[in-house]
Amino acid sequence: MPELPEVETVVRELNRALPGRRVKGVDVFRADALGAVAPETFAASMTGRAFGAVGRRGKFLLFELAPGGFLVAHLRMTGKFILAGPLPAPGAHHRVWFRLEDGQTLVFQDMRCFGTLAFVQRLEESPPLAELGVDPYAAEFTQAWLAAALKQSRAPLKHWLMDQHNIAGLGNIYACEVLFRTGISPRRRACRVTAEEARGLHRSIRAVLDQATRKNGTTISDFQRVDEKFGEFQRYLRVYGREGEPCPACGTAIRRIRQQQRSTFFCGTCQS
DNA sequence: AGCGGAACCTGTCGGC
DNA sequence: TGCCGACAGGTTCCGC
Repeated sequence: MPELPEVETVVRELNRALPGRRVKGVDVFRADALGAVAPETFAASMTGRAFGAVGRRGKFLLFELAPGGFLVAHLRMTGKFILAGPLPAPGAHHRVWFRLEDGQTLVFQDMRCFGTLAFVQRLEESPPLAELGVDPYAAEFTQAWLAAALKQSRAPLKHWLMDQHNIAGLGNIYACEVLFRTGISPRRRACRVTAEEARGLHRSIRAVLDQATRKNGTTISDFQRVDEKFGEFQRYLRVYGREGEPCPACGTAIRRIRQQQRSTFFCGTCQS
């Protein structure tokens, strides 16, 4: 489901509601998200801790806890956090309830059970975080860094953009949109991007993510915000999901191809 | 290093 | 109506 703008939207909403609330108990209805960790172990780690600031690194949600520790969550395709009342109606896809002392319940729901939840004492203990590339909003994400990093890889540019070891946060939708706005083919090898194109790519990445975040992300089928409202960026998508429709710039029919088992949407005329 | 394929799991949609 | 395959915003692992 979510890429950086959707995760950022969830982070902002959780930050408005969650800090200061203490976990009274944890109910695990389905433990897939916990990996090899036993539900009782996870519940014991979380119970009695209070939520602090909520942050984000790439597509990972980081919940600061007091006294000490972090909840590290990844929503993958269909994970959601919903803040509900004291006795939520049990949903078919509810996986974990964090019952809070003030009577509210933080619900983690996940239809496809790909999402992950982990308690760690220190963020350095989380292997997936250590592997992440640069966040597009980090200071290190500069035009110069991008131009140099692209030179190192012969992978198709769209694949490179989606690889979280390079840049952490772009997924299928925004990779397609960024490439369209930069006028580069998704099939171009990363190392064949010129320095000038890299500058344009850098601008487009920031611009697309900024705009999508302002619109609270993209809801195609099932992204939902904490308050169960939807994102609005789907109205601004120029190529994603628009196979056969005219390119907004030149009118050529938008094409769809498969790359790395994923659909790529692009304009064969505007992008080369 | 790159790439195809399969896997994790569930739901929806379109075609026959 | 029903079955079947394709597809879905993500990530990882395996083999060539």
